[in-house]
Amino acid sequence: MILSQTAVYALRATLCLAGHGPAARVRVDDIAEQLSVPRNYLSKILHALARAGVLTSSRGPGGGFQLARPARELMLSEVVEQFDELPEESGCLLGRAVCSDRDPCAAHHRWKDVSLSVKEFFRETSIGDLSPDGAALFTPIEHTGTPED
Amino acid sequence: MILSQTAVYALRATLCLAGHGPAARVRVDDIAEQLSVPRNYLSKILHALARAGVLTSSRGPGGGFQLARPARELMLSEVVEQFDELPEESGCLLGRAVCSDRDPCAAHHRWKDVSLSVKEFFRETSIGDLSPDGAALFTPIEHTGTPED
DNA sequence: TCTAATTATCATGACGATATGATGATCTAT
DNA sequence: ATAGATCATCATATCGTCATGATAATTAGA
Repeated sequence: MILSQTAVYALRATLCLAGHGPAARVRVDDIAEQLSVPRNYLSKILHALARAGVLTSSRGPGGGFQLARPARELMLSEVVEQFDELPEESGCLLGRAVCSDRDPCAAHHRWKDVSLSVKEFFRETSIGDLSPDGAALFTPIEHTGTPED
Repeated sequence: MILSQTAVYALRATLCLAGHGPAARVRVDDIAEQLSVPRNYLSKILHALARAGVLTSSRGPGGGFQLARPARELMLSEVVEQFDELPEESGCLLGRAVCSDRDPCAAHHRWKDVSLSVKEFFRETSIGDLSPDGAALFTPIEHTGTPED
């Protein structure tokens, strides 16, 4: 798998939040249940995303997590980079410390374009791009008072 | 990093063998030293490559490892797949068990092409393609009796 | 057959990623 | 202030990867 389990959880949780509408605030317990992900583990992940400015959190009754910005402005790279290292210029397929056009490893020239396309996928794709249907993103769903989902 | 440390060692060792000429037989100790890789660990890796038909091994004096086929016919995927799982059709970015055109995850359509380019890089690039200069690959170097390299 | 060379394999340990359970800190509503 | 809800954090457990050291098995050559 390209991404670590942790990064996958982070992506799915962020997508889950986006799916709840642009200003939805959702509790860790709800996200954990919807994603079938360990609660405390997810809590740590969401906290890291909040520190990174991807989400905001609020405690106490009515609290939870929400997107810090509109889904269309949140890039996958912002989520993933908190946990995994994306392929960088310096990220050599053969593990060399330095690997550049000037000082390339054996694989550098052939690998460069592929590596770049991976990096650009994460940099240029937004959470909004991946949300199941854009509709939910623009429909402010306010069911704060309906415990029966 | 895209590849595990083990897979990187495997690739570098195979490239190292290719660099010694088409029919070179090289000892684990020599490869380990040239690559600055733990000897016993490398031994296990090379053994796995031999089981997989990428290399052949022979024990005793004069023994060592050599490429099972010409470098141009050994694909990177053959080496890497023994240790890492390459992105498959079933390999979902979001970790879903099934993820296809019919039953796609949120990222499937946008991720597909990128994933495919990664897979094809490993499937369509040979060890020979990456050998520093093709010259060595076509120059039958027979220095079986010259211990001084 | 004996010895040295060399790969094959086993037992073990260090470490990080993943995960669980318990407790602390903070917020809202009363 | 108090209580309950909710996120924050800590201590710990588990597992796989990476790595080391010791020993076994096999082979070539004297």
